Amino acid sequence: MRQDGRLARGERTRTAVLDQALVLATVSGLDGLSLSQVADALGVSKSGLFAHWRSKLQLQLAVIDHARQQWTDLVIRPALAEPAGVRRLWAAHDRRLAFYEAGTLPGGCFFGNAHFEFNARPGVIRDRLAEEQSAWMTFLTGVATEALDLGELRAGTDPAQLAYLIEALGVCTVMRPEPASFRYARLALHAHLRTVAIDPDNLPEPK
Amino acid sequence: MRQDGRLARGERTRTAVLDQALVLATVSGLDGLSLSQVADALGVSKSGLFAHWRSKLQLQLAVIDHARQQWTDLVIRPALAEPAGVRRLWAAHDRRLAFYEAGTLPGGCFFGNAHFEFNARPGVIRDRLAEEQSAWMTFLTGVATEALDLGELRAGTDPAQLAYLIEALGVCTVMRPEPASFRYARLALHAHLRTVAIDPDNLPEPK
DNA sequence: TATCTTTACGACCGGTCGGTCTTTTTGTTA
DNA sequence: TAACAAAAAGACCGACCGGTCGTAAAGATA
Repeated sequence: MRQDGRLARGERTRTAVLDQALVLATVSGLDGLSLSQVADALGVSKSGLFAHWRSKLQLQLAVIDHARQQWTDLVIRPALAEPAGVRRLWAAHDRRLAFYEAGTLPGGCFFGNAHFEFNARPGVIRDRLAEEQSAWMTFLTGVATEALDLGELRAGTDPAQLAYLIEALGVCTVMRPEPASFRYARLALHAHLRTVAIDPDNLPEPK
Repeated sequence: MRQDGRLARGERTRTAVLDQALVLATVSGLDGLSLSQVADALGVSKSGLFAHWRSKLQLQLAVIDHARQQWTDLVIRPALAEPAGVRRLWAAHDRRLAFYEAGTLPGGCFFGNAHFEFNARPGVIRDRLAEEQSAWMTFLTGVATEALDLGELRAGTDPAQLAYLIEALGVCTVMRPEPASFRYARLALHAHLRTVAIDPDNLPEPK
C-alpha cells in the first residue's frame, strides 16, 4: 500500500494473475493449471509469479479464495438481501442459477469442476475445497432452518434434506448448462416447495 | 482369437490395461491420465501400449467405452430386469446409487469426473462424453415416458423433467459420497414420485 | 523342432512442466 | 536528482510427459 492509498503495483499484479488463473483453472482444471500459461496470457514472466506465491500450491489456494470471494459477492450477498425464510431460500437457488446462466466466467463452475477433480485425491486442496462446499451447504441449511423456524415450512421438514435437493439441482445445471436445465432446476424446486411450504401460493414464480 | 477360442494374449493385455487405466483416469482425470503410470502399475513397458492404441487419445476413447460397458452391465441391465413403469424408473435410480454406494471403483464416478473435466474443452473426448450423457438421459426419459404411457403417472407429468431430477440427485451423491447423500437422494425421489404417481402407495420403499 | 507372426521391451527424442537464480528495470521516497 | 526497495525479466535445471524405433522374446502353426 502506498501513501496515497492507491493499490501498489504488486497488488494490481496479484489480482490480475488471480483473475486469469481462475479462468484457466476453471477450463483446464485446478491441477492442470499451468503457471507458464498464466504468465503468457498476461504477458508477464513466469518467474515473477514466484515473487508473489511461494509455489504452485500456494497460488492454487489463492485461486480458491478468489473464487469464494466472487461467489460471496454474486450469490450469497444478494440472497442475504432478501427477507429470511422461503424467499431467501429461493433467492439462494435462483441467484446461483443466474450466476451460471449468465456465464459470468467461462468453463462452467470453478468449484464444481475442482471438486470433482480432487474428489479422490487427498491433500490440502481437497480439504480446502471440502471446507468451501461444507460452508455452502451450511449456509443453505441455515436458511432452510430459518424458514422452518419462521413457520413458513411444514413441521417435520428436514432442512438438510431441502438443502441437499437445492444443491443437487444446482450442480446438475452446471453439468448440463442448457436452457432446459435451468428451467427444470427452477420448476423442480418450485414443485417441491409447494409440497412443504405452509403457504404454497406465496412462493415466487419461477420465470 | 485362437483356434481353441481362449483369449489371445493381446486381448488379455488390452483388458488389463483398460481396467487399470479406468481406475487411474477416475482418480487423476481422463486427461491427467499418464501412460507411464498405467504401464508401471501393470509392470509392462509404456511403448507396448502403442502397439494396441495408436495414441493416448485412442486409449482415452477406449477407456470411455470400457466404462460404458461397466455401466451397462451394472446399472442399465438390472434396471431393465424390472417391469416397465415406475418400478423400473425407481430401479434405475436405486441401482445407480448402489453402484457408487458400494464403491465398485475408487475415485467416485468416472463419467461424472470426466464430464466436469472436459466441460469447457471442445474436442473429440468432450463430444463422446456428451453422447454418453445424452444416451443416459434418453434412457431415463424413456423409462419415465413408459411409466406415463402405462398410466402410472399423472397426466401432464413431464418425463424429461423427471429424468432431470433423477440425474441431479444421482450426480450430487457422487459429489458428496456420504451416507446422508444416498439417503437424501432416495427420500427426495420418493417424495417427488408420491406427488406425481397415480398410486403413491405402490411405490418401493426407500431403504 | 523350425518357422513365422504377434507381442513386449528399453533406449531415446522433443517439448513442457514447476521451480531457482541472477540481473535489470521500475516506482517511490528523501 | 540520488538512493533504495520492490518488482519483473530471462536464462537455466531436473523431472516427467507422449511418442518413435530397432530389437528381443514368446506363442501358435507346421
